[in-house]
Amino acid sequence: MEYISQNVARNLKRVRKTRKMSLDDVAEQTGVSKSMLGQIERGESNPTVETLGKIVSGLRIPFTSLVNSANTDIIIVNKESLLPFKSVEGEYQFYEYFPYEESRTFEIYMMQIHPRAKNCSGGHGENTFEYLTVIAGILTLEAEGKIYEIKEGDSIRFPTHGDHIYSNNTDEILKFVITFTWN
Amino acid sequence: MEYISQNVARNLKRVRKTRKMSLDDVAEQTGVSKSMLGQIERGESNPTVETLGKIVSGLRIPFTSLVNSANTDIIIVNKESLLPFKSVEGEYQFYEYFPYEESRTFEIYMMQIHPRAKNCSGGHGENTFEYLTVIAGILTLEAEGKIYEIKEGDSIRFPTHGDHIYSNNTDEILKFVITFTWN
DNA sequence: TCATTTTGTGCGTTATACTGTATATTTTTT
DNA sequence: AAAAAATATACAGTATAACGCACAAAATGA
Repeated sequence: MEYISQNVARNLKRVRKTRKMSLDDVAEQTGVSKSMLGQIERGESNPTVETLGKIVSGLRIPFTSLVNSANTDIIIVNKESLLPFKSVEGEYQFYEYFPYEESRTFEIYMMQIHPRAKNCSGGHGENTFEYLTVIAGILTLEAEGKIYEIKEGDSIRFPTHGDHIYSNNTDEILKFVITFTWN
Repeated sequence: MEYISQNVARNLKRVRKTRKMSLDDVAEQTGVSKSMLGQIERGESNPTVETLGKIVSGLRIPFTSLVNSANTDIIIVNKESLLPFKSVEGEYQFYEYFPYEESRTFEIYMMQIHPRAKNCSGGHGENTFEYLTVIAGILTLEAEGKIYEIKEGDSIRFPTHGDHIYSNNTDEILKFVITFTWN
């Protein structure tokens, strides 16, 4: 209940308002109950794909217009409201700030590795790259058969067609931002 | 659980298979449980938008590629599996065979009106039209301030910017197919 | 052929999507 | 300002989405 549902909430409310329709009107036209529509607009519900289907079909709008974030919008991502996508307690946490979306050509993540821990990642396919910017600590990166040390404030770009390992060989926490891209 | 979920089912299975991934692989990459993915692929579940979000994001595919019916597909719509969208028992039933979808420029419905019953419809906006083909009975249509009688086998096209009324003034059931279009 | 591993399904539990009805809130009318 | 109407939220009940674990089925290897 935290990312796409909020897009749907804003988008649905926007189309309804610009069309000057009431919740009852939309309920009538889509076959989705008024209460559900209200909850969706308030971001209190995580609708099913069939419900979305009824809405887009009844309102005759493209699916993506509900689901995508209007790209004029300002988007604020709170780390708090963001549960780590991959996480091993006491080892590492991987946060998705701007994960894949069709309209973008890159993705932004944050990784946090605890002292003496590491994380191994498989390849991401041909012509994929990561840009790592270290915010705190020292990152030891193993990629393309070599080992790199990236210090706080530094940044690296490398191809990710092959396996790569992020490790924290220090006694302080390591944090870095990942921009992932392809082609 | 009946239309879009089936698209999702087929589409998800197709991408997974072409990528030669197991359910475990997809679960790992998306953060959606293996059992859920299995149910989705078997068309046994009606996933929420957040779950879909995790899938499209993890697999890096466009939202629409899950949701749309591959337009090479043959689509069979069973009346049985299709609960009437609008229905008043003993009066009329309105079935959505091919409702709005972005990739199409028309929609196809079927309407069934019981003896001596009628159905009133508001306007659908500028430059919208209906093509009605009567399959059984006699349709009495009121539109644009005039009254038309359409007999079994006949067809009519008329603009639907204004109110219109379908009535069955006979003692037999009335059935007709509606093709709705715009512009 | 039988073990071993890999991949998919079934099952019980919990959280919540969705509905209909009732209540609250806002807007409009008199 | 009060009454009436229109619109949005609250609530309670039911169905089911989503998960983790255990089992089954299929594929692989010895």
